[in-house]
Amino acid sequence: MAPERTRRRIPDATVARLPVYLRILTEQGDEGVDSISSERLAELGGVNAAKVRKDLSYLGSYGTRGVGYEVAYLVYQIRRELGLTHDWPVVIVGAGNLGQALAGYGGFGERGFPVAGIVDIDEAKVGSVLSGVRVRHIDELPQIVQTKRVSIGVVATPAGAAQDAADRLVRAGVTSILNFAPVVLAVPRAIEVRKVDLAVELQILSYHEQRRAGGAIHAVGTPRPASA
Amino acid sequence: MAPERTRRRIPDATVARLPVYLRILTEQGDEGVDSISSERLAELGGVNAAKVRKDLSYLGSYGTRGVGYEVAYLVYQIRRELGLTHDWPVVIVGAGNLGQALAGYGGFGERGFPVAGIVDIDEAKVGSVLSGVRVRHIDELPQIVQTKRVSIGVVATPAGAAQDAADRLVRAGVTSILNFAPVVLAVPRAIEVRKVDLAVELQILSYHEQRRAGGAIHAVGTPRPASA
DNA sequence: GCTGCTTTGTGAACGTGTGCACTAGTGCCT
DNA sequence: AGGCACTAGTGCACACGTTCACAAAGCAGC
Repeated sequence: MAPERTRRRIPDATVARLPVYLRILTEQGDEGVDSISSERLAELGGVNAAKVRKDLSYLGSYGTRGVGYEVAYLVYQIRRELGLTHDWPVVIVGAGNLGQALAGYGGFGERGFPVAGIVDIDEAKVGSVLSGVRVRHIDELPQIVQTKRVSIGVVATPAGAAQDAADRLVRAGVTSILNFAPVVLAVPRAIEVRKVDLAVELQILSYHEQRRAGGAIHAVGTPRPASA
Repeated sequence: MAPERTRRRIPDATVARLPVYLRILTEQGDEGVDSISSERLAELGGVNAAKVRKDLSYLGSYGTRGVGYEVAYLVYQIRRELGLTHDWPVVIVGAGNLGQALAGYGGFGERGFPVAGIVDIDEAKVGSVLSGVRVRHIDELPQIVQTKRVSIGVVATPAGAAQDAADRLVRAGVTSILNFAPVVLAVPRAIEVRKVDLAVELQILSYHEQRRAGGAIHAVGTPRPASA
């Protein structure tokens, strides 16, 4: 018989929130909560209750009117939708500050993303061990990706090396990339890239701070275009 | 005379892209490029040219038709709008893996966000020096915030300690928070919070990987709600 | 069983963001 | 001086996301 067809496409905004619901539900489950209403879930997630219901409705009708959602069941459904029914090993490129922190950050493995390997181009760094993972040379990337069946790569190199890192990841067979370098990566259309730029986040906060402080306080000294 | 009024509110989506333009423009400026078209800027930023023009138009009419934008001038205007005409010292709470990496990540200081201090609640970590910054005890937070005029705090603690860290930051006088802990922080309305959750990013990638792999391949074994 | 309370699921209105396509300046070349 | 090529700025239509408000559905108590 036909397995459930890949359901209606889920809006990006919803996909981005599902992990949050999942975390809250898991926590609640651990605390012995069996059932939860959209309102409570919304409160814990810092969002609107209607949004929670709409988001969850994209997965199917897994709630019970008058009661709420069964925590364990909902956890299962979200995990399934997100593809978290099995682990996704990741490989980290770049064993600098950030790469080391990521490798050492237990949160990845715990949440289903074990670090299959960490590589660097710098021979000096190869061989050192970070929180149980030995740094290998970047030339071993294809082998790691193949043998460990890695489909997600993390770029944690300096900006200048990021594109090369991405190219190598793609060549090695990775199909998704999480990019921490402050550059726009050029990759084949089929590759999914997400970018996390810490400085950008701070700059957005700066904008709000500046705005709060009263906007453009001093137009004084504004250089004009050095026209001709 | 009246300084320029705080101009029309800039859409969030635009604010989030301005730092990207800024980085590209700065790079181009360093490479000796004087003038740049919206098309070229769009290409380098991986976005649509019309979007670039619309985004920049929120700052004012700083381009020249038929020519493009003067790089240096545009850099200045974006910096001003984002409040980057002066540095914003930040204080990091949590000297674990991530906190250490952030403190050691030169990119912050370079881009106008020098690390004014890093604190931890663990006496054992206090006193050690990370990339030039000495770890201090969290009780010194108010003093650091006051003397260094810090308005941005970074939460880099484990999930369990994050709310306490946020509370302390707010009490110390910080008005913006960048949160790396996987929890929804409760803070007064006036406080601006941005969240970066590495695991969420991976889960979003996982969703796409799973979808690529053919969606719900096995409805087999799906547990049903353990009703009564 | 019926009534009333609760909570989901969703249609519809609204708001925000995106991208096209056109207008209006600007510089350059003849 | 006039025309051409180019590119910023923007009105408009569309797509996407959010929120409200209500009907449908289930449970509990009588």
